[in-house]
Amino acid sequence: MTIGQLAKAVSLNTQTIRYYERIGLINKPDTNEAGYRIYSEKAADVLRFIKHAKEIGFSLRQISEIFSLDNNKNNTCSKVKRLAEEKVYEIDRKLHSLNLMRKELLNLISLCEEKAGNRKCPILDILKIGK
Amino acid sequence: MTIGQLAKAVSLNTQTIRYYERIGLINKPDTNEAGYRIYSEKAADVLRFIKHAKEIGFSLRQISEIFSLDNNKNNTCSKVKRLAEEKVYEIDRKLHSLNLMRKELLNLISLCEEKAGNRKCPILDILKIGK
DNA sequence: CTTGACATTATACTTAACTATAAGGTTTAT
DNA sequence: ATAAACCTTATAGTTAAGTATAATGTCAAG
Repeated sequence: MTIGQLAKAVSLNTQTIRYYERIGLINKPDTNEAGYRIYSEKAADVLRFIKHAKEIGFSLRQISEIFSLDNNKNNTCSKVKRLAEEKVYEIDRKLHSLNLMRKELLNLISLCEEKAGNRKCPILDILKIGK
Repeated sequence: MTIGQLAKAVSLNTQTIRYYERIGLINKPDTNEAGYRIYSEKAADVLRFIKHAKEIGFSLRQISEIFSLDNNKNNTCSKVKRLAEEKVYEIDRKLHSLNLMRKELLNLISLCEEKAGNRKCPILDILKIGK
């Protein structure tokens, strides 16, 4: 697979893939005689993993951290596990915050409905946003 | 309140507050004779609102958008309401995403526990990280 | 056999959201 | 009255995560 094909396969653009290589997030692949990067399916899996991890809120640095845990050393599993647990904790905090905000917003919306036709906006009043 | 006192009150640093002013997210406050910015409690409320909104994933631009709805124009209320509804929708998407990840992570963690004592990490195996 | 779509490297630009520095003025505490 | 701890503006630097550009090389199709 050339870089363009890989990029298409995982829905990233080529510069992004080269960027990941540059920062050491992914390994340099083998190249053909012309110097073109040639990737295997495994590379696509790695990139899909990166995308996935990013989607759920891991930074490239954190992903790198996971990659750098050397599978041959002891404690790797517990390290990865600890990282996953930290992430769950982080997610829980976000969920809590989001639920609060959601409640607040719904409350404001219902106020808006009560006072329909009113020229002044109760949402802005309540949030005390005067800017 | 001077900028330093405000900064302390809301746990932001002074440069950040000036930065928010510079990008038009918050209003320029009145100044005293010496040219020092003097803030009211309301300013602190606004900053707390900003922090709150940021924590749950709103960008400064989005927050600005909420603020920029002018209270004096017609339809403001319905505009603000629509925005609030959009935000609720956005929050719901985030909640969904976060819940999915949480489930996945817990699943991985439990795999880790099953195989406790194992030298190889099941999380890494499953995610097919070879780098 | 050349045109267009790819690939290469190197460098520079972008955006968001700060954070730091310089050069100076003001207030407070001793 | 002087030093520390504030404040001011203006400008520059930082980090993350790309994205764009230039100058050049390669390959496949008509």
